[in-house]
This record gives sequence, structure tokens and C-alpha cells, in this order.
Amino acid sequence: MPFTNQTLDKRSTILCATLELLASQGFHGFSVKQLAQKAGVATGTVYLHFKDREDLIRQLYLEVVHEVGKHLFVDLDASASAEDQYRQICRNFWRFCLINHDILSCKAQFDHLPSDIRRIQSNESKQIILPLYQVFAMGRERGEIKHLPDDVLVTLAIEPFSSLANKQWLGLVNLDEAALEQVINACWDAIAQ
Amino acid sequence: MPFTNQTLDKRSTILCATLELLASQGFHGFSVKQLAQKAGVATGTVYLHFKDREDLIRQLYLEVVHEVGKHLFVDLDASASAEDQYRQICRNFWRFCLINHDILSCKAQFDHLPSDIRRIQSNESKQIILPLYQVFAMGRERGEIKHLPDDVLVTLAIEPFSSLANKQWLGLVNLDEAALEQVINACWDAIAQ
DNA sequence: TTACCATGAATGAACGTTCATTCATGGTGG
DNA sequence: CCACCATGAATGAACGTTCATTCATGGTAA
Repeated sequence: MPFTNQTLDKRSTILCATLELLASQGFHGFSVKQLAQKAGVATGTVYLHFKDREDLIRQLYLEVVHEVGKHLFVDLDASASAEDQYRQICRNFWRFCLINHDILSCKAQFDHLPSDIRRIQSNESKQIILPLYQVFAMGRERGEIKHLPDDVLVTLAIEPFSSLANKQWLGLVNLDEAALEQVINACWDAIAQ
Repeated sequence: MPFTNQTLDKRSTILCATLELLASQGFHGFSVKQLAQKAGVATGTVYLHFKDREDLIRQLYLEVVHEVGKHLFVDLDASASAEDQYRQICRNFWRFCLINHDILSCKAQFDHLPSDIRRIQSNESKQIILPLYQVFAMGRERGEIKHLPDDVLVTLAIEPFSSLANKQWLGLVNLDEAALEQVINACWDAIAQ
């Protein structure tokens, strides 16, 4: 269980500190020396667990993606309608983004890196959100969801929540439960047939 | 006229090279020496026009925001309905994102920096898209647009296009004119009352 | 000649990475 | 039960490199 600061093995401790440092200092302000200090280990220790700086960051990204995936599909009723399943995913994602802002911040930085230097295969994250695509497929088949490519549907129906969670963190918006449901309605309107 | 590689004054030449370098190498891979090489000037010349690295980058961001604003509202008929004006803005934004991918890439990197190190006031970008807020206000008054905060409307109705343009650049989607209109319809559905 | 822009070698700080060394640990022979 | 040793995780000083920034110098237009 990464990303909780209890007694962890060294590897998780280092990954956890990397997450916090990247989320607060950004890619550019991140240094291995600072990381070691934050993690409470020697600089050399980092290199016992990770090949180099790039390996460390790549492995963090994998953890981040898995962490998101782990929370997206909880309490999902596979027999429910596409709309109901989608709405539950939205609530899960929103709650996750609010609680784990560090993860959200890191993921946003990764995802908006120039494609030239982003060595991480996005296949990983595609794999993770497969259940979402199944919900979309079901909705399309039953004529409840517009016939748009999965990538477009994700943009219209999922990404707004991470953007809004970030704005909420910045204090630009403040969505309570009721407002969240309004936004979910709006997003459903966007993809509903 | 920045961002075009014709005979420019030194300042614009440097800003232009900064844009290209940031868009391709990212924040972390960017160095002043490399910039000087790309711009065809000596490293010292950079410091004749900009106080330091941070000043250079901050000024680039201002240029980027202005450039976006300059293209968002062209061919806009102020007497048209909120929906028609919104649709025109979407087309403008989409076309701009496709043509100026470097600017899009830079802006995305800026906008997803951790708030702690992002010294740039977002007041600037708020000011730039004021006409958009007026369209939203009009739509809300006439009961054509949902009663949601401006920031939420921007997320639902504008941001998807930059996200999709980026995906198009990555080859994940490929929207022709007809598909674009479908997406505009979907976004309008999201914000329409 | 003068004023000024442009240059790029020089500088010291900071970077990622390495590696000789330390030391808490657990197994083993007496 | 003790004394001894082998182990390898952890350390952090040191290394070579690269960074942002400076400034004495050279070139050019007026």
C-alpha cells in the first residue's frame, strides 16, 4: 500500500516522497538529493531500489495509474444501466481526485509532458480503464450513448472531473454534493444520445 | 508578430525558440545554452532581453495566453445567439489548437504546474477570455445555458477541445469537419439548459 | 571617436551518480 | 550461551558534468 506514510519498506517510502515532491515542486524543481532528504534516506539508497532518476519517475507513474484505476470502479453494479454505472464512476473519480490531490497533480504533469520525452507507454493506462470502455460500449449498443470514439467520450465525460478537482484545489470553484450531481448531469448530457 | 520564424527582432527570435524548445523538450529538458543555440544567438544575448530564465519563461507564458485570446473570438457576430457564438468560438479554438500545437503544448505544461511554483497570475488569462464569459452570461440570462459557474462551463465546453487536439496530435483520434461538429454538439448538450 | 549591442569563455553552484566504507543482523561452531 | 564471522542494506563524501549567470572583449553603425 503505497502513498500512506506508515511504516513502509524503503521502496515505497521513496516512491511516496517522490510523489509529494513532484506534486509540490514540479518536474523541474525535483532533485534526487532533495528526495533523499524528504524520504529520510541517503542519496545512495535511492539507487539501490531504482536504476536511475528516470526509472524512479517511470515507476512512480505506473503506481499512480494503478492507484487511479483501483478506485475508479469500486461499488460498481455490473447489472445496472450504462448511465447508472457511469454516474458511479464519476462519483468515485471525483472523490478520489479530491482526496489524492498529490496523485492528481503528478498525473497531470506526466500526461501533459511533450510526447517526445514521454517514454511511458499509455497502453498501461488504457488497460486500467478498460471497464469504463465496457460501460461506454454497452451504452452505445443500447442507443443511450452517442456514437463517438472512446477517446472522445473519455474527454467529454471523465476528464472534466480531474480538471474541476484541480480548480477546486486552487479555490476557483467549490462544488458540494448537489453541484457535483449537476456536473454529472451535464457530462451525461454531453455523451447521452 | 511572434511565433513566426521570419526576420524578427532578437527578443521575438528568442521567445520563438523558447516556445519550440519547451514544446519539444519540456520544462525539464530546457536549458539556456540549448535555447541560445536554437535561436542562433550567444547565451549572453538572452540576458540582454530577459532578466533571467524565470523572466523569460514568464514572458513566454504571457505571449502564449495573448496568442490564444487573439484567435478565440475572430469572426464573432455579437448579435448572434449564445449558441451560435459559442459554436464559432469552438471552431476557432479547434483550428488554433491544430495549427499551433507548440503553443498548446506549452500552455498545457504551464497550466498543470504545481500551484506552489506557478508564479504566473491567472488573472491575465481570465482577462483574455472575458468575451467568452459574456457569451455564457447571455446564454444563462436567456435560459439557454445551465446555471453553472463560469469556471465549470469553461471546463465542460472549452477545455475538451484542447484535450482532443492534443489527442489528435498524438494520433489517438482523428476528427474531420463532421466529427468536430458532432463534438461541438456534445459540448453544447453539456452546457445547454 | 563614441556609444552600444552582441559575444562566448569563465565561474561557481547544483546536479545525477558512484563506490569505499560502516554496521546491525542472523547464522554457526564450540 | 557465548564469541565469531559473513552478509548486504545503508550511507554520504566525492566525481565529473551541466547548469544559469556574468563580464571583459570585439565589432559595428553613426
